[in-house]
Amino acid sequence: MLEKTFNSAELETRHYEEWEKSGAFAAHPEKNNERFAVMMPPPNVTGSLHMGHALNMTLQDILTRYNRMKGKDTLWMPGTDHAGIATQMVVERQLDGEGLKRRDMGRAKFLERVWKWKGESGSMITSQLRRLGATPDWSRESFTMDDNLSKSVVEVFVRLYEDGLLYRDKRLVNWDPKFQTAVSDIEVEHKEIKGKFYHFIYPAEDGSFEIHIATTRPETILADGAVAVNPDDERYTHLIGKNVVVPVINRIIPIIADDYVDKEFGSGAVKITAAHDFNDFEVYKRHKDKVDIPLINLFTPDGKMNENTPPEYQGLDRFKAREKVVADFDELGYLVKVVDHTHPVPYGDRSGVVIEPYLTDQWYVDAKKMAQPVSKAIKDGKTEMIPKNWEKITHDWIENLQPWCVSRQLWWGHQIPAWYDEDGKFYVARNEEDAIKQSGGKKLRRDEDVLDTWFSSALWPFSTLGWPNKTPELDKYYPGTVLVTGFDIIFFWVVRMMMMGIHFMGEVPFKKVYLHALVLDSKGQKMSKSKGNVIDPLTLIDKYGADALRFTMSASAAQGRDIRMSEERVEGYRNFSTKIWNAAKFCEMNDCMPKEGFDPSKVKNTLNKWIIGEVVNTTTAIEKSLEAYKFNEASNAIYQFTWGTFCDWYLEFTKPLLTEGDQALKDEIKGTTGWVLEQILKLLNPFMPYITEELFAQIAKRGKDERLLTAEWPEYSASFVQKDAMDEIGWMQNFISQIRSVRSDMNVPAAAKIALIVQDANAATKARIAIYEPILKQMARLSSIEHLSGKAPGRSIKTIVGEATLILPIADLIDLDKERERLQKQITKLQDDIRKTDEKLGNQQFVANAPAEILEEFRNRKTEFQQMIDKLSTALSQLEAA
RNA sequence: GGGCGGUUAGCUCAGCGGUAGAGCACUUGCUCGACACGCAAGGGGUCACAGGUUCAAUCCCUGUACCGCCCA
Repeated sequence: MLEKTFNSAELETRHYEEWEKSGAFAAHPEKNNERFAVMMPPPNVTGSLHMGHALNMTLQDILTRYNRMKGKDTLWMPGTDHAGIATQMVVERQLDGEGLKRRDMGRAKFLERVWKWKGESGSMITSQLRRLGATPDWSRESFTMDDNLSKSVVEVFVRLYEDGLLYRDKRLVNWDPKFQTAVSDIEVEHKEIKGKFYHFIYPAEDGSFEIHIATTRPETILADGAVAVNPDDERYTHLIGKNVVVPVINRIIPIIADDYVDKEFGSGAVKITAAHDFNDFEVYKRHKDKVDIPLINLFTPDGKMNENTPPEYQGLDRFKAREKVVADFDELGYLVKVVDHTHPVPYGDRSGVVIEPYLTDQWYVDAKKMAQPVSKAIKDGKTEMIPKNWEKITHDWIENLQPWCVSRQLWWGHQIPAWYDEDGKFYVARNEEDAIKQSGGKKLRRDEDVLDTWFSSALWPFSTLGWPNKTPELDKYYPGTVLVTGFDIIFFWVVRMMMMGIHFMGEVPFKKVYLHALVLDSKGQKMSKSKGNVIDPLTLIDKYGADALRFTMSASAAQGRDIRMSEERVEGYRNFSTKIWNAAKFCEMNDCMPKEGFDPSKVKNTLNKWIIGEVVNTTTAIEKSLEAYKFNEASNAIYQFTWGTFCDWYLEFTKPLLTEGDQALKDEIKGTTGWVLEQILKLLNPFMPYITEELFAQIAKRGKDERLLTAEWPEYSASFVQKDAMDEIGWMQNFISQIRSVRSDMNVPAAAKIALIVQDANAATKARIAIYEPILKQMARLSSIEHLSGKAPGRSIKTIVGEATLILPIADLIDLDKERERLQKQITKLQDDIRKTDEKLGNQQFVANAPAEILEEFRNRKTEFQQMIDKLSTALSQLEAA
């Protein structure tokens, strides 16, 4: 016997352990059946599960379970990434607490520490994924710094270098002064900041004029190398080629002409600080052959003023230096004004500090070139993005791609396979031995830097399958069926995987990309620790069960819109699990269990035909929705069927028949109910795996190792949907609803059983009433049903179902005024409807142009409305006469 | 400044050329032997605004306003 309520916590751990032990998660490259391959976006190895993961993993698990049930060979490839900056930051913070510094420890010791931390915390996220019920092939779990994956990284680096797609270059990078490393341009967030615009005077070298410039970053003045004006700006044309003096440092710099300068903006003259501004660097490159513009680096790696600044500035923090420059200019009389100015400021997305453009040597991937085939692959439909609007966004982004800076001044990650000799010449090689050979036997020093974490993640679709070796896995599971990920990492990850995949595998890494939205808090804000609005998925699992959380994620995953997470929603779906549990308990109590040998095609009773038809319709809806990645629609379909159709109607229909009906009918109902219940468990299993697995085990004797996890997804014959049955039961639902509605409107006590008189019923309706009398009586709370012969009682309540009028002769209960009002309201509403249809039908254009079936529909509608009005008017006049 | 998305019931959101839907909240009534994490009945919407296309527009087009996000 089922327990009174279900205990999600106990049942979840038990089932998960059994599932995992069963080996059903494993992929079988040796088998010939159709494959379903998904690469899990690897979470940060030392991270913990957040709502974004919960959504992402739930959707993947739904697809995986669904396809597994469909009999496909599923590979859901799990793993974690080493998250260079994030992980190094955590460990450095730990060291901080112990008063230790990474540089004092040395690289080897430090890395030992990080590995130790990885060992301690690395299994947390994967055990949390297990709690969610995720069923990837854990036996293949990978980590981006595993030996074989690291080997892929080296191989890719070397080959890209050999192909001329990876190179070393001195350019401005986005420098993060907190982490003291370069970051790529997409790791920089531009925020609108209310800052100041400082206007300064630069006097002419010969004192004959002065020029005004404005800047938001006065500290960079110390590295100014020129002043630029627009060549068409008549105010300045005569000054081009002359020199001005930068006050405070007294550097003499030229005035140059460049189109980049906007005449209308500020004073029309712009200071050029080539080593600290991306636009200025471009100006420098255009002019460097004609004019000598110095490239001066002002900052130390941690954002303080360096030896290239006047002694009184050296060691000063960059923001303190800003104040000092302004003060110094002011003192010398060269400060014109300071005005409020809102402008974009770049911040490191992980460090949160202001990023500085910084001139350094770094390794770059020619992303623009590598991304061209990506654009083409998307245009050709080799990879389809869902929803489609992301395709255009991706194309636009690829159009404007900059070289991808892949080196990071970190220790945790894949050390760059490049070696330098004493002259600074470098050798890219698969190992030190090769590098030495290339150098002709010189003494070499390895590049200290590591690669961007996304560099190794970009290889994930093939590095995890054994590349560069040729493996059966690579053969079978590349390209993947679908990638499921958040739209926020299209540029970080999706495009880069496609770049690498196309280049090294000659084929896109996945045929489809489903991009889901972000999970926000209930007010629509991004969740963040600093805002304190983070909802922890594990807390929700503890409180409501993993099934409820999963169903919430799935039901909320409408394409193209962010998800506002609220606990009430999860609670609602917990209620849904309870509902299912109780329905199953009811079935058990009434011996409505799955019966061996039950054949839905042999069912005779209309009620049973109807519910079986509804099962088929629901299944079709789920399949269609899942195949279109409309998780919300799939979830709604099974929710509506289970609660709205099966529990609210079918089970209620069968109650009177189970006590009063004949034995053959009882048996058929029991068989059908058990069968439907089992279908529900199967259909719902991908969404709510725990409770369905538990009920599946409890409601029938199962074979050893027989589980929903590996059950077959149901397939039905379309002939199960029978229109006659659907119509007949639809009629009955309407019949019952009408009476219930009238009773409620007229305040008939819920417990009161009342008589029903049916007027004008045709033969078919009479037959139906006869068949369903026990059900109608119980569900509409009727004491008797009789057909009218003779005059209808005046003091009664009437309602219309089809051609028939239902009369409730409850003289003592009736409030005449209220009933009059009710009838009049319905008539008015119908008259309004008729007026609208008349307007349509009276329109010559409409009659001439609308399709015949629409016209037909409107005419039928009008007839129906008119019949209803006639009947209701009769009822009303009888009431008046009474 | 450029691009994208949103604006539908009190709230969160589906729908998307042919009589406006769900969940929650709300109101009313219910210990009819699965379930109060429940049952039944209900109230509530000129589908942001202004034009246009169409026999027909919440849905398509144009513009406006406001709100998000991305890019510069």
